[in-house]
Amino acid sequence: MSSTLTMQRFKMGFSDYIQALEQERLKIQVFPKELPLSLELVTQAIETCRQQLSGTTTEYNLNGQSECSEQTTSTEGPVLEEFIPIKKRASPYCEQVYDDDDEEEDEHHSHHKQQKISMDDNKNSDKKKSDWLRSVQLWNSDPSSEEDATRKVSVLELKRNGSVGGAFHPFQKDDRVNNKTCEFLSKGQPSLTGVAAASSNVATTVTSNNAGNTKREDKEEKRKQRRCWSQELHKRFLQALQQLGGADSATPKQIRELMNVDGLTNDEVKSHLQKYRLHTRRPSSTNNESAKSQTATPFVLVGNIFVQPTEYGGVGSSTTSGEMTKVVAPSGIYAPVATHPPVTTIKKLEFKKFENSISEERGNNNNNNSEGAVHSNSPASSSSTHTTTNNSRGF
DNA sequence: GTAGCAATAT
DNA sequence: GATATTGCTA
Repeated sequence: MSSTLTMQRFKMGFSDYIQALEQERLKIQVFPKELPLSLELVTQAIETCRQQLSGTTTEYNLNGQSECSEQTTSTEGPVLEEFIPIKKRASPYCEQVYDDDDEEEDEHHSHHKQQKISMDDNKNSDKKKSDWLRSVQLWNSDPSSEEDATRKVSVLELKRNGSVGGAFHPFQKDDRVNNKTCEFLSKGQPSLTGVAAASSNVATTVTSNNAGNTKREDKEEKRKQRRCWSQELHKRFLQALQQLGGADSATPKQIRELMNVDGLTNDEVKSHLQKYRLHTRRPSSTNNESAKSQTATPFVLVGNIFVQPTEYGGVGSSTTSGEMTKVVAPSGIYAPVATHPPVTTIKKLEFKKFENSISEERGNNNNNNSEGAVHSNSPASSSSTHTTTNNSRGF
């Protein structure tokens, strides 16, 4: 949800906000089939707020909010997009992820520490509050953008995406960061809103690049800088896919509209869809036979849990009935949408990828128990981060 | 203008 | 090798 809405909450007061939510729900109820998830989410939001109201009324803060933030934020309202810069320059998180010895400036470290504190142990409530707001965005912006604000962002980029509140964070040119970073970064990392950061980015862009050769500059201007799909964004993508009946029937434009992400282009969605299709089709098409006979039963990722396709497939067969399958996958991972005609299976290789990325997440949670065998993760081990959207319906 | 695929860049 | 962007075609 946009921060403006959050502000509204405070202005309105709780009960007013609940009222507003209920009105919203009424509107949504007009289109129960089109907006099943929204209905669900708004309902949950109302409930949560009511609980807050009755319970910890004195502290209307982000504790309760954070619990439902993902639900409420992920589908309500247009989203200001923010891309994660995966370039090396970019983020302290890169260091965090790869434990790189590549020391950036000290400022990065100090900043990093600060964020890490708020992220890892949610003890500091003040931090928590601010992080909550940050965590709701879809495009992962450069977490270090406060200082990186002075770094290069192509002016062209800003012109292209010049919509208000739609400033993307382009990736830096010189990335040494693996794409996997995106997966990590996408887990609700703290980041700035795109607008402020991006707007301040403009200043030094040209000057810093002028030092370099002009050839490269031209190239940069010609070619759009790479952007990364955050987890939240991908989640939206999947949700949109579901509502549209799967990757096969959905079109980029439809998806884009459903995702309701400000600044997201058709091309980007198209590209993502293409990749998604590649990922989801390849296993089933090429290895359909072998997949069946494989001793290792293919698993699919549902939420943070690997489940058997049968279990998985049973859930999402209805696309618009409101029985939404909660497909949540780390960014870069293409959890098959259940509405695909063949329940997509994951080959060993594919699955290994899933596994690895999950392991990485575990690693960051100091929870390396996913070694080897495929098993469903105990919800307890990964409850807080990105499984929040799964809490409403069990499978 | 849009979607899909392939080539190319990162 | 994976992923995002761009170009081409229908």
